Order: sequence, then structure tokens, then C-alpha cells
Amino acid sequence: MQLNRLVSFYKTMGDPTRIRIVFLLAKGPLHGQAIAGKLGLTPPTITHHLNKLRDINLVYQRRDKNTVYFYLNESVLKQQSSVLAKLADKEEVKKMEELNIENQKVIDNFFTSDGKLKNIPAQRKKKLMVFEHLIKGLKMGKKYEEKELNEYIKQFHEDYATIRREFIINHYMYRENGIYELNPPEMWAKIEG
Amino acid sequence: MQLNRLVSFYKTMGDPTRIRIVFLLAKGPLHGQAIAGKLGLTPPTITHHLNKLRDINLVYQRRDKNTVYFYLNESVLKQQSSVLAKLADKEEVKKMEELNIENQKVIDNFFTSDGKLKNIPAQRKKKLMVFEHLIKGLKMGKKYEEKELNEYIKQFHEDYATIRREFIINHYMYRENGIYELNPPEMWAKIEG
DNA sequence: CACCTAATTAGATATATATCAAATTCATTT
DNA sequence: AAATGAATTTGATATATATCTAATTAGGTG
Repeated sequence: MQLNRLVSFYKTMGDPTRIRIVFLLAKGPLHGQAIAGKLGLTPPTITHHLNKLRDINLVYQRRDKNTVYFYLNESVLKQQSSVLAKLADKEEVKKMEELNIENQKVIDNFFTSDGKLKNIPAQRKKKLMVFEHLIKGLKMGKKYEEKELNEYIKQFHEDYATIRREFIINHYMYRENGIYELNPPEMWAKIEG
Repeated sequence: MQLNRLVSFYKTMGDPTRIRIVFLLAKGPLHGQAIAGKLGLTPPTITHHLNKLRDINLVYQRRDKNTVYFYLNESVLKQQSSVLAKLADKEEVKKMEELNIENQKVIDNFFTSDGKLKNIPAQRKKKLMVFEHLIKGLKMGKKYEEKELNEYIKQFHEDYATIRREFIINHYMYRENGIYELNPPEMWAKIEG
């Protein structure tokens, strides 16, 4: 997959404090002060690390009254576990690279050099590749007003309504009371290798 | 597991150049200049990164004439993959921690505060924990003369001969023409959780 | 032995980042 | 509206490290 995503994951995990946070959260959600207490660090330090962990989608948070609970996102762990397992197998590495090249070709074909989408592919597989490319600019866990989402899509293509609808149909996003949010990757319409 | 080992692994993987090297080697061994060429970097830089990758046992090398070929150590990838998978499962996390605590107790019981082994445990499970602790100072892929290995073991205990033999019996190491080398972890006598 | 090629080491530079104290924001409760 | 408690932001400091050039080491070959 995109190396950047991998590198960010490892770079983030490559810190003793963050690993300890991950192990703590692996046993269940905790609030900030609790983490700070257990690790003997100050709240700003914990915030700093939780920001990094959130950047790679490894934690998300929920507010209860006035304290914020942090949760581990298990699906990211599973994904990364599978990448490592594949790396140990030459056949799988080959498949990954082929998929990657194919994907790159499709992106090159359907996007102009300044990043606009020329048109929506008719072939399902290519269409999904294009959508996965489009949603890369959206943040997991963030809530989007319909208007805001439209604006985002318009960067790439006029027909934001169609694309927005496709995002829902293919389970990249879900809508609730007019608010849109990304689904976790394991719910997306799969591109079979 | 020891957090340090994990942190070192992630810290090392958390660099774009090293990830690229890992992907290259995942397709098969390469020599230094080849890697430098493919990545557009200078040989000293490659040496720098290969040192780090070797430190976490992720690559080992073999010399052929006067070029050195670097290989990926797949067993490390598999191990790390499994750690990530377990982290996504609360039950497994609990088991890991319990095993860890138990292990720490045994080590504390059988080693003096300055790191000497008091005696070889009679119970098989404890014995294996002690051996796994002992071999932590040995480098994967390095070839040890019998004399050198004896010296290493003597740091911990007088009776190097017995311990050296136990290393072989329990498949922590193998011997060939009087030269000793570590086996990959998946061959070791297992401590069942 | 002299030469060649590959790899490593040493030293320099530039960049990133973990942590804390102090100040600030934000939501809830009185 | 004021007060409380949790989380975040800001700014400062100290430490680590990726990369390069130049110099060195090590093995192999004529």
C-alpha cells in the first residue's frame, strides 16, 4: 500500500510512551488523566501522544459529561498485522505490488495532472479505486455537513451529488441526520486483488 | 513482551528509506550497491539503515566473494504480525501480560541482582524461561566459535558446557562443524502460555 | 605486492520530536 | 454568571537521527 501510511504507523508506534498507551487501551478505554496517572506523565504529554495516535486512526474518542474516553481502533491493528504477515511471503508481496501498479495506472488515467477527476469510471473495479483515492482527503472520525462534503468533492468533479451518493452506496461513508462520516475501512466495498 | 523490543522494531520500521529497503528485500536478497542504486542514495546511507535493520534482527547477510548480500528475516515479521493481531483481542492481551509477569518472577528468582544465574531450574517451563533470557545477548545470524559461546555463557554461570548443550537440545541453537548459531524463534522449544 | 571494488566509519549538518510548565479553551455544575 | 475540572495549545529545551562527503577498511584478483 502507500508507503506513507505504513511509515506513519510505524513512526507513531516507535515510541515507548505511545506503545504503553496502546497496551493500556488494549485492555479497555481510559480517560486522559487516567493515562497520565498510570504512566507518570503530565496531561499535555498525553494529549501530544494521543494526537499522534489519532492521526494514524489508532485511537478515537468519546465524550461523557466532561471527560473524554479514548478507545483503541482494533481494525487498524488487524490491517497492519496482515501487512506484516504478507511481507513475509514473496507471493503476497508480488500481489501487493501488482495491485499497486494497477491502481496507480487507473488513477493516472482518470485524473488530470492537477488532480481533477476526468470522469467516473464505468467499470466497478476502477470506480472503486477512484473513490478510494477521493476519500483519502477525508479524516476518519470527523463529522461532515452535507455542504462541506459537497465542497470537498467539487474540488475533483462537478457532479458532487452523484459521487456523494456513491460514497454511501459503497459504504465508504454513512449518513445520519444529514451528517456524513467515514466508515472504517473493513466496511468499504472491497476491491478484490 | 518486553516493550523495548517492540519499540525498537517500530522505531526502525518508521523510516521511509528503511521501509523501502524492507519491501525490496521482501522480493529477494540484494547487495548493498544494488539497494543504493534502486533507492538513489549513497552506500554509506544504506549501511546506516542496514545496521539498524540488523539490530532488530530483520536482516542478515551473507558474503559471496567480495559483495555482501542482505536477506530479510521472515520470522521476525511473522512474530511482529502476531503481536499486532493479539493486541486487537482483549483476551490475548490479558494472556500476554500474565505470561509476562510470570516470566519476570522466574527471572527475578533465578538471577542475582548483578545478572548471574543462581542455578538451572529443574522445572522445564522455568528452565526454558531462563534459557530464553540467556540467549537475548546473542545475535541472530552471527556464527559463534565454541570458545566464544562458552565465554558468553560463563558471564552468567560456571557450567557453560551443560548450558551450551541445553541450547542445542532445546533448539535455541544449532551446531555445524563446531560453529554455533541461533535458530529462528519458531524452532525454539515452546513455553506454552 | 599493487590495484580494484564493495562496504564501513567518521565527522558535519539539518531536521524532527518528546517532554514540561504556563496559559487557555471547553463543558458541566452550582 | 461564576466556578470547577478536564483537555488542549503554546513556547522552550534537550535529544536523536537521516543524509552526505571524505577517509578508511576488507576481500579478491592481476
